[in-house]
Amino acid sequence: MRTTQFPLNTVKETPADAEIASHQLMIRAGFIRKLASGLYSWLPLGLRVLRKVEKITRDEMEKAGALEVLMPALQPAELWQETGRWEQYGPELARLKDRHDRDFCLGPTHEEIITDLARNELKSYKQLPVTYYQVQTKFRDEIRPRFGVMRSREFIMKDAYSFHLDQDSLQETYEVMYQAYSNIFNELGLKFRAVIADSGSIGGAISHEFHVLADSGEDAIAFSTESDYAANVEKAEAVMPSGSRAFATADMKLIDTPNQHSIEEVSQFLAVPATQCLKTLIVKGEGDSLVALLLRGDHELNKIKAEKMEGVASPLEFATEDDIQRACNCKPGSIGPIGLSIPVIADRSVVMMSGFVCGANQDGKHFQGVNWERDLPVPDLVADLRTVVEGDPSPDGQGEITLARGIEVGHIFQLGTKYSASMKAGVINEGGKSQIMLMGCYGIGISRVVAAAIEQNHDDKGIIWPANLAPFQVALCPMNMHKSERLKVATEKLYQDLQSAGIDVLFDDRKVRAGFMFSDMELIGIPHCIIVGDRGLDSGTVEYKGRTAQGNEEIPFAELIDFLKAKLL
RNA sequence: CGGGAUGUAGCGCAGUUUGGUAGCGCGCCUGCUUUGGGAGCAGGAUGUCGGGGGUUCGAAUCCCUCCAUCCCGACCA
Repeated sequence: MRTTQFPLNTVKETPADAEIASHQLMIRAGFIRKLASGLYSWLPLGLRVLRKVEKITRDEMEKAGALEVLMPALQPAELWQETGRWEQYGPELARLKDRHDRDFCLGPTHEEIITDLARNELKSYKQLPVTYYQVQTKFRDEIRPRFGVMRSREFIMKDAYSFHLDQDSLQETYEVMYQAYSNIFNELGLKFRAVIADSGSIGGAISHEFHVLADSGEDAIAFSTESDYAANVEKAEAVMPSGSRAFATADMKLIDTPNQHSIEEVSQFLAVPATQCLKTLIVKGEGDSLVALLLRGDHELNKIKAEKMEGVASPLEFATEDDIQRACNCKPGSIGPIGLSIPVIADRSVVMMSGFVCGANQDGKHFQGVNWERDLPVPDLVADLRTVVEGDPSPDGQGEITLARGIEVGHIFQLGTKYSASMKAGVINEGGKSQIMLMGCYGIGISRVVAAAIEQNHDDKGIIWPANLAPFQVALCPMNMHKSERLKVATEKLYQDLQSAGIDVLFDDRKVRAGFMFSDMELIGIPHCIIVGDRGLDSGTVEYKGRTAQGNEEIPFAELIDFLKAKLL
């Protein structure tokens, strides 16, 4: 391809409304343009990359035995009503009416549609297991679209759905898909981790997320320093601390803590570390009830863990100041477990505390030197309520937790019968009876992968594409070609030769200065650059520069093709 | 939806406090000179100052209202 026929549309200035590197670079490099909030057009250069992600994904899906289908983006409400998600999904579901006033939505995902398809097409256990996939546009009317195509309202997703007679079969396909996903992200050339995940609103029990590792990622991931354990911090278990509680060393006393509300304030005021302070949070329970949650002062409540506790409202909701006044006789900031009459759930690490500080349920007062059993009973309910922190023991018993940030680009779930049961998707089993199928579902955010790849691979000059994602493999940059007829002839020939050798080359035949050319090629992230000039023609060489290399290498003209082929392996 | 901010040429911004005929840089077009790291000179085109309403002799500027966009929270591939 020639730049005179494939305009680059690069811009020098960083767009004002782009916050993160990938968004800025995708606009500057001319990959995408915004139409409206969360809606982007892909320019020719960007689309080439998007298609590469699609192709790698498709190839691995085919290898894994999945069958490609294509389902409508516009979906009738009836199917969503069958599973109850028409009501559950909230305003993120883009709903609309057709001319006959019938309800439809723009599909944010396709469980309902594929389950409908499967219940009509799959009749016998002999057709199982089967996995369908598609690459398709999804719509989610996000409350706050941001970061360009990282979180947009319309995006491209590869979604796959598998159908099974039993759990063993589901487990087997799940493992095949897990491996296929690992292959895809390896093939894409990205640093990634598969992590244990919460299955969220899609449902099901077992679930893994695939994260591209990048400091700017929106998700935190907990790793073990010594094993393969990796989990989303939402899900990572904070295990019971080992050892035993220290003995009491002092009497409990009531002390004045005027205007000291937060743990930070109280700990500073009393010169006691936050680890010696008890945090008491009041949340809504079932119905009108309230529940107290106890945490060590330096720990943070994990909302996902908390709302799964019996008796706690889901979604989690904090008590109002009035509720607290009613239950504790004080304002937030002085709450404590002593004398509290509502149910109490303690985090595991709380029961190991001794001689601690907690609110006294009187405004402006705290207890100091509090000890379990002596001053108050150990709560009946002890559970994992907190978010893990760096240094916690790994839940698998090997090593410690360390935290990293990631961008979620893939998610696989074992759905079980969540959709097939409500939609009565069954097949005839060996015994001649109808049996509800088990399902798995597997998604990759194709357009997000493009942004995530940039987020992970860029420098101050621009994008650094992994080999398999680059819009072109090689840039061919002649120096002042318009001034030298023999250079023009030589470069045109080289361009033909590279193409004949099957090398995907972008020939910059614009009449622009050297610096301009280099800057453009670096910005759009072409991995390999060939520079040809009159000087080199005299000595029979061209120059090669890798995208991240410091200097240039001189390559004899005759060896160039072999040299590049070796680089492109 | 709650909190914060912004809206002026294709892009990045000044001008708004204190009302008085629309500016700068980049980009774009033409010509000449340059040409190994986003060139220089000369000339040129481009604006319903986000929309509507109001105050005023006069509004980008003051007031009201609507809209859009971005950042922080809940959601997610």
